[in-house]
Amino acid sequence: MALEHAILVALLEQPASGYELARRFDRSIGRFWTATHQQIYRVLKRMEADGWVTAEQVGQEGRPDKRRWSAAPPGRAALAEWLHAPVQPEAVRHELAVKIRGAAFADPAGRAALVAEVERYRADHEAVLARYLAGERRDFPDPADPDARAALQHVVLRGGIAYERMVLAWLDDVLATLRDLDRPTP
Amino acid sequence: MALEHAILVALLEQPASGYELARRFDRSIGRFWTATHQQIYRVLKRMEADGWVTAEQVGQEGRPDKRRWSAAPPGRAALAEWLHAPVQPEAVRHELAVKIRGAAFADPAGRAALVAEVERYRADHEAVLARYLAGERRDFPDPADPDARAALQHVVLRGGIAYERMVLAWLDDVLATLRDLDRPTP
DNA sequence: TCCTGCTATGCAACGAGTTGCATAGGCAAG
DNA sequence: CTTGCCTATGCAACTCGTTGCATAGCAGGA
Repeated sequence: MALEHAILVALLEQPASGYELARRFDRSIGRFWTATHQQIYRVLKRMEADGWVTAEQVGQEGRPDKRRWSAAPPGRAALAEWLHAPVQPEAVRHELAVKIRGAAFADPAGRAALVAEVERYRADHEAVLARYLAGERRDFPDPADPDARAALQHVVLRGGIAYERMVLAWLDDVLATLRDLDRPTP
Repeated sequence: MALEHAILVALLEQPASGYELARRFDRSIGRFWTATHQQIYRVLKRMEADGWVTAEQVGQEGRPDKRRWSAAPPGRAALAEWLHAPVQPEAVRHELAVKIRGAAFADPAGRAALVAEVERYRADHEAVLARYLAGERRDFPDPADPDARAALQHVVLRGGIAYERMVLAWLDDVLATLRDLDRPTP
């Protein structure tokens, strides 16, 4: 289970409350590791019991108190150990690929609905790519990144950009293939 | 949950026993939808109760009997309905990306271990790509696919090929970045 | 001969992850 | 002024998915 480790990395990059972590997982981190606030609160509690993280109470005016979490030395040690462990092959769950193969057993109306859905899905990915590119211009304007942290965050972001570009090109291929199926043969 | 639908597509493409399904999920289908045999048996039972699939007992010489499952009309109807539903955004869980960002908080020895791990991971993906390309040459030698089913299977496979190529290029980028961190500055 | 591995199905227990709900004050729009 | 949204944390119940184990006959290698 790597949610613990994803949280450790996030807290080392910047201490945060559970709520803030959840929002960061919705934004940048969430692009390669998703988690709901429920999971994050539960795991933080377990990590606190294990001494991996420590909390500091922060009072705020006009809103509820929060607990700012930081990675503790045992957490850093656990992270270092985990970095040595083999990477598990990703468990792929690509719903769209299943639907595309399923379209072979649908009628033209069903395939038309799938085309519309793929177009919507494509627009989503186009928006994600635009967001990545804007983030890259904002956070990494200099091609030579100043420190290790920036260089590594940047290479992960480049991976996201490459992924989105690949998806967009593939979706064009998918749309052309789906449209060809119901085109009257000349 | 789309495991039901993935099984329906697999059974429409070719009726099979639970065991055979599990192996197909390990091979071709498993590249975009993973499932263990436990899950498959359990879900098949539920689908049978819902009337989505029917089983036919097949006796075999010298080995245990098996139950050959086929998609029933209610299953086909459920699949058609599902094709109209919006595609859920994929829940990404990319362990390697977490490790790469975590490498910012590791010492040079830890980063060296990660480099070795990335190289192993890269070799895995190179093997997957080779398997995809071999499968493409074997199953889709003709650029114009004969029927809808072949055309759609082919476009999904092309997606897998594009994904693996993108991953390999990105891993080269990752390796160069990681190696740069601990290179003595000139 | 024994050990390993393959086909074939399944139970039981556990851990991971989701969904719904609750609290509670503040802020902004209609 | 009321409805909805944002910050902030958390419980409870549920489903999904994994792991370990069991059965059982047969085939092949050490």
